[in-house]
Amino acid sequence: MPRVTDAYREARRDEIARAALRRLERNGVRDTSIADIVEESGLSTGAIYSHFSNKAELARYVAERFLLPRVDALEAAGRGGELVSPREALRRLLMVMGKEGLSPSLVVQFWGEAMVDPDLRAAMNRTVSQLRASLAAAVTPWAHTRAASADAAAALAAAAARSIAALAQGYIVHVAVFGPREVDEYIASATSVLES
Amino acid sequence: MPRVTDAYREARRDEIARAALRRLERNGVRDTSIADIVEESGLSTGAIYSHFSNKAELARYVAERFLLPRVDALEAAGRGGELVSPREALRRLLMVMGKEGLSPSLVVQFWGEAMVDPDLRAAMNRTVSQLRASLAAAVTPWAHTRAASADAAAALAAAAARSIAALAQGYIVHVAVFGPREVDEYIASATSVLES
DNA sequence: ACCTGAACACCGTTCAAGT
DNA sequence: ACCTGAACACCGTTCAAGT
Repeated sequence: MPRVTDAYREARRDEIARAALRRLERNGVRDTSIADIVEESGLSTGAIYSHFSNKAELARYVAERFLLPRVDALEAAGRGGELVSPREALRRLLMVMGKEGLSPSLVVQFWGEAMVDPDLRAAMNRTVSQLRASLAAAVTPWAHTRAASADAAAALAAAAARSIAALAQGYIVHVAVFGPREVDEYIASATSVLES
Repeated sequence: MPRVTDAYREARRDEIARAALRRLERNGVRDTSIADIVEESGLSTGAIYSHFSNKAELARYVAERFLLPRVDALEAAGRGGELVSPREALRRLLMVMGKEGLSPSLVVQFWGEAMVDPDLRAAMNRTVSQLRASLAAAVTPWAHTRAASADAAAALAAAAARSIAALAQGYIVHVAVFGPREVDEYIASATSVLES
């Protein structure tokens, strides 16, 4: 298949996904129908089904394409040798999630969907794996100050990345369910519980 | 209305809710239809609609009735004067959630639903308020060892309860998305991130 | 008052027919 | 190859009719 066609296909998929995302952000997963996406995109039902095999695959595409916050700056800091502690990495991740990535409400809805959609679950796990890799890179210089060998440092960075992602996940649900909350205040209060 | 009728109605609602819960635990919220609940309960469509005004109200009833883990033992420990630290209260809460209450998967699905269903959201917030009150009671003796006045102790206990509930929420999503994880290991690794 | 189950409006998906 | 939109199976909900 010629290159232009591939590029065209991808552009079309993206166009549909962006139309879907606008409706999803406004009305949520349950209350966004294919008819809504048809209306929002200006295409026909069949056009959408010629680019995605069903609603679940479209949702998965949206999740993969737009869910991950851009943590490039965070990762660059780590690779540049800056000493970023896990706590500081968590703080920066929560800050960047507030500015980029999907709304916490939609993320929680996608998690709910993932509970009954193995493919979506797999897609979200891949996304989180990428995030963990970025976080591990970010805290690696810090890990070297705490570990004797390079192997031990890598293991420590990976474990820290896993927990940072878990705590970030907790923050997202908390904000989605109870409304906005200051990042620093949240971290401080979680710390005081765990240190008690 | 005579007492027996009220009791009968409530028993019927409970019967329907339990049938619904069995299907929900098996197939999830999205894939449990009214027809499934009709089949599971042995009643008719109309019978269900004569006890719940719609599927959302039934879901809300299930959430209110079965979502909250029984934290009585935890609360009793606090009221009995036992010194339970916030960290220990979190540990006990996570342990009891693993044994009682709904599956993490279903809880996450309900949170997702709550994002587009204000009434369900309100019901879940009420449930969490009760949980927080229990947690605050549990850590009150501890709070008194850390605060100068009774008022300061109450405020400290309330703040701790809020954060314990938030961290528990984080644990639930984490387990739902990535599978079972040891409570103590989770707490230890979250602690090491926040202390770094 | 509670219950039945056929009927209705709407949803996701398919597919013969067009370009 | 991509697209159209009417048709189909299924879903949540209603309601005339039964007890």
